[in-house]
Amino acid sequence: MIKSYPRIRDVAQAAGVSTATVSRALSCPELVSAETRALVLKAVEATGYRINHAARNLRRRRTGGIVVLVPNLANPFFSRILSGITSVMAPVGYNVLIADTKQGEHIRDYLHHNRADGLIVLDAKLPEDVLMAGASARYEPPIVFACEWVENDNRPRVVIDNMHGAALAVDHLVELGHHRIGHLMGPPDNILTVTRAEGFRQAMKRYGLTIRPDWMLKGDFSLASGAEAAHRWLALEDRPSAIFCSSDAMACGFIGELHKRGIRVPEEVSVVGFDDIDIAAHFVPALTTIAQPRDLIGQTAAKTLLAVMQGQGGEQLQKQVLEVELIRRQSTARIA
Amino acid sequence: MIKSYPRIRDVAQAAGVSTATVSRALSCPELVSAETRALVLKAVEATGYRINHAARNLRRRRTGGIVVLVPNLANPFFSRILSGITSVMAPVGYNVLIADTKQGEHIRDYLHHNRADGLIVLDAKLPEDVLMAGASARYEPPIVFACEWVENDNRPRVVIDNMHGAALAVDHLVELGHHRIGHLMGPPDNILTVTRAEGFRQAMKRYGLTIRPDWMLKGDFSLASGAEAAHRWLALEDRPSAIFCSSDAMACGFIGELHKRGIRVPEEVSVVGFDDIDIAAHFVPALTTIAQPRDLIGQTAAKTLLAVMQGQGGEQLQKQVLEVELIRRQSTARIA
DNA sequence: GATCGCGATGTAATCGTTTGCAAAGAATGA
DNA sequence: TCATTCTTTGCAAACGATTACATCGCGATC
Repeated sequence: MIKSYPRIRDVAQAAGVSTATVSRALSCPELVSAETRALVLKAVEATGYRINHAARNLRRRRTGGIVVLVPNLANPFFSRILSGITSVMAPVGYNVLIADTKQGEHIRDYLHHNRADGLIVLDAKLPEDVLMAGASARYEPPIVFACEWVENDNRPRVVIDNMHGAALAVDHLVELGHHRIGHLMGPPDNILTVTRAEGFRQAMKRYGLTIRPDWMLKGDFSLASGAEAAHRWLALEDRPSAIFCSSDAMACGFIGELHKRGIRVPEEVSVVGFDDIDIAAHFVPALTTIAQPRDLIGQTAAKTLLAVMQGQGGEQLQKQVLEVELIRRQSTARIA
Repeated sequence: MIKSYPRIRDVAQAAGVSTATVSRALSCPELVSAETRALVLKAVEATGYRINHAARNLRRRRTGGIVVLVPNLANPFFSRILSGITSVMAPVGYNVLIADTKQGEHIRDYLHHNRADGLIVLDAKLPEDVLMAGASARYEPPIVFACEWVENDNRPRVVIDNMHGAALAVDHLVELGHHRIGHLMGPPDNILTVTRAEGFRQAMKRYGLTIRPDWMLKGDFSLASGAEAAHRWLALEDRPSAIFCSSDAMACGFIGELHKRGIRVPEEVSVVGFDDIDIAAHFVPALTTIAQPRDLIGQTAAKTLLAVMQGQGGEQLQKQVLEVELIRRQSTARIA
């Protein structure tokens, strides 16, 4: 903190060239002659020079970082996506800042291009902030939505086919002979909840199956809400033989609670999850689920953001829909 | 990106004062008169001014951010700690950057105070980098270790009492009548593995129980390694009646795999985990485990780093040991 | 009435880099 | 041989804030 470190000027002096040459040798090597470049590199080595990012960013009028807005950092679903994002951003020299929207941060602060060069938004539940009505929208950095999105918004998004995912779940259950199928949903105002529920309804309709309102259970994607839903399931007089959960976390919470009450899965009820989080394959019973390519989502969102930041606002970037897949495991079984 | 946004000069002009006054009004309000302050604030509002962090950081010779080195971002154990860190850092205006050491980043880059004002290291497996032999160590920013640490290193650390945690696990199993107890360990070069295994051995010795080498199973903290260990457990001719796992993830993987092979927990083998990750309470069976205060670890590490960055290198900050707790659930049972 | 101290404000240098512009050679072509 | 182009390099002006220092009133003190 105290000691002064070598600056570009020191390197220039050591190499016997100007600071401009050093700068060029480091950031656009093709602009300087091979020998000069070697000289500079040697001087960098000798002095132990490290670039000062604050100075560079100031001069370049950028921040050198992107911000990822996540609804809940403590949720393992997101950590994998973050991992995918950093794997793309770090190599090209961008810092990745994370902001947990649940911690009630001053999210508006990040929506300014002298704060971040770009944003990846994993929480579409910030309409008034994100849409930025009024003057300050002019200063908004590029935004890419991942997983979630805002309806009637034409900014790029990297999502999965949620309707299709729900359909896969229903297909699978019907194939196993189930007719009485329930759905454990996420928070009502969430776009994923809405889309998956709609996919569920359409698929049920396609098979001519009844959609019973009392079998549409409410949750919020969390483990705890899954456990709570189990109580409501237990209280039903007439129970479905299978349930499609809108998240793996809820599925685990649901199964865990049923187990405590002596109900066995899949013998007494089949359960399908959504996400394929790491624990799913190791849960008891191993969870049948709809797999999302979480790493790929993160990577794709990051690449898309990079493209947009470089001004390539190509249309093919607008709405990228990634594939989901049904993973058959032990939490579903042929109806007795 | 293109449009120029209001600078401090614009605010000064709008308020009819100098830039120095604006700066002071915003960062040390007590230095300007109340009326001037009001004037400035109004001008800020009117112009929509947002501070440029790059410029401020350059001038203040700092970066405005701290870096958290995590061994594996995809591991949910860490996301909760990150969450604790950001909850402390964000309100005081620090950015939190995350670097996944498993992604083989140029970690050295972060060990320079023009890159980060401080570091929280969750992965002590970087000795040669972190210790920074030689010249560049002079430029190293303050470091605080959390969870893991480096032996014979006197930098501050925020850890838990791992030996005691292991002892609690053994106490609990012995209390339930177990004498034949195994231990599923983490990666061999990890300080947590070493400490917990040592705690396990000491506790066993205290009860006069035999420590059988073939019951000391190797793992790496991951779900997959837990599942793999289950195979080795199954292959044993003489099996322990209980096993203490060095992480919840391994415990889940272990139980999940045993379940697939038709072995029941806790009827046929009792399992104790470590960490108390969120899923533990909802696993089947709910996991008996040693709980770590993950949020608190993150918060404490962050506060400690702040203190060190402000030059308060008090001795009471050197080694903070937080409490662990045994959580009794359903994966352990009295021996038949 | 002169001096001092203090609070409030302004002036201007500074943080460390990048980059537009210009100049100096070197190379090319007529 | 001279004009023209191209490469390579240096000079110096930004980028937008903070802050040491100077200034200016103004009331208090002797």
